[in-house]
Amino acid sequence: MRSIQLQVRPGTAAFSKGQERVLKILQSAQDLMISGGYHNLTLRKVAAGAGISVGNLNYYYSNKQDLLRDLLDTVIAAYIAEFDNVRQDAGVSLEDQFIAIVRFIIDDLGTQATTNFFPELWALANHDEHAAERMDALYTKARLVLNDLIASLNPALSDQSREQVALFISASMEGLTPFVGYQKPWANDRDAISNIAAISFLNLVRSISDDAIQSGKLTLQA
Amino acid sequence: MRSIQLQVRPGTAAFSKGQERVLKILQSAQDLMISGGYHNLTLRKVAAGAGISVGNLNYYYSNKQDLLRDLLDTVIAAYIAEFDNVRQDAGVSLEDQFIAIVRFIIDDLGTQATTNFFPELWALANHDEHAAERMDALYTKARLVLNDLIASLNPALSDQSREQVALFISASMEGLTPFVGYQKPWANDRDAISNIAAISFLNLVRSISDDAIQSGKLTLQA
DNA sequence: AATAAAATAGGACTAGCGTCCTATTTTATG
DNA sequence: CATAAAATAGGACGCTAGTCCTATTTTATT
Repeated sequence: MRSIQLQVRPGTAAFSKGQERVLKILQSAQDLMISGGYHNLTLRKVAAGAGISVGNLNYYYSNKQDLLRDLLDTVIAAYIAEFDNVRQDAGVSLEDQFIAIVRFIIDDLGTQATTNFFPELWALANHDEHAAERMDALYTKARLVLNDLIASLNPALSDQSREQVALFISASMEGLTPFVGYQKPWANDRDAISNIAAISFLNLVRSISDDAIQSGKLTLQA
Repeated sequence: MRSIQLQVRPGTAAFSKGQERVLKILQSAQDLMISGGYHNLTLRKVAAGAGISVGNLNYYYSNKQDLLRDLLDTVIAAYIAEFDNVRQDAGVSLEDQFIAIVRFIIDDLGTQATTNFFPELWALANHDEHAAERMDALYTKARLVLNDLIASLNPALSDQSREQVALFISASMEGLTPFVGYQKPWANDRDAISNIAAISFLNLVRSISDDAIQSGKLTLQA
């Protein structure tokens, strides 16, 4: 029943009881994924968390794979929606906008949800085609805003170079998750690391060139 | 029977049949982890992969958790051993040594084993204390060599700042795994990304200061 | 060669899993 | 209010998981 939700929203006339149920089911599944990882997510636990029976859960999702897909779609859609917000409440200068986004993302990966959900997603994407596809869609969207700002900050960069730089910056930030994330060893250093990231990325965007990326030669600043 | 292996090696007089068995078991477990993830790793598959019965597997590892721990210990020990090698066959200048390490690590995460194993490790570390502890030991070791080079390249940096910079660089590279890893969407751009990383990290190490990290202020280079 | 220890296979056991079916209750609709 | 549709609970099914036990074979030691 994947077609049920995401179309009609609560408060609408057409909103039936099943719509709420799906939200509760997905919330329960997400909670389990975050608290115990995918290998701890069972349909019986999802049903219990949503306050319904296994038989009823089966009425909404006839198999586990459908539920997993809907879960990934929902969670990822929420993150994508967040990016749209960040883009709006941006500061004045291009630099400020760029820094704001870097800080927003690194702050966000300090939440328990992000810290625990994304490694599961990365692991799933290694063995599940749909997970890989959704993950790609998420990060493609995340890089869009970076790409725009990089283009403005360094107009000389080719499309290819710009996208590679955006990928590097995005991936670098994601990589911080298992280290400065929620209750991780370096969680207390998150702000300092955020500063380092902001400084490093802005320097990179400003000074990088197509030639440097292609040749790999280091342009000394002496 | 965790105390069996890692002490006596093949070829030794005291090497018994069980020593080989443990190696085969761990190899089988590692293969399964890489090809299907942890949620696909079952004791029956491990036994089949090692060419033994489930009962016999149980003789070596009386429960699954012990096997998982031994697997993590073994794989991580192998990666730690690799770092020692990298440090030796280094180039001449400090810059060259630094760049060599960056390139080595990013190259390595293009292998199927690294691409698939590490996201599993990160996910496991979120819910398994022992996995978290081993992971910490691995990356602490990985940062040692970075720390040394950063100290030489930027002697003014405080111990704390230096370790934060090393963490940022290490985590940044790890973050590339789900993107430029084996058969990942940007695998073909790995060399270009490697160039960007090398340039960016070296610039960072050269130009960063304690004050910049603490204040978060961006030192413009104009 | 005799004997003790190590290694192995096979099966049994319970628990939990995903899935499916059916009967019943609740809700919406004419 | 009658009726159809949606929602729900409960249980059953087969399968697979991890674990455990026992008998047997292989290996090492004296």
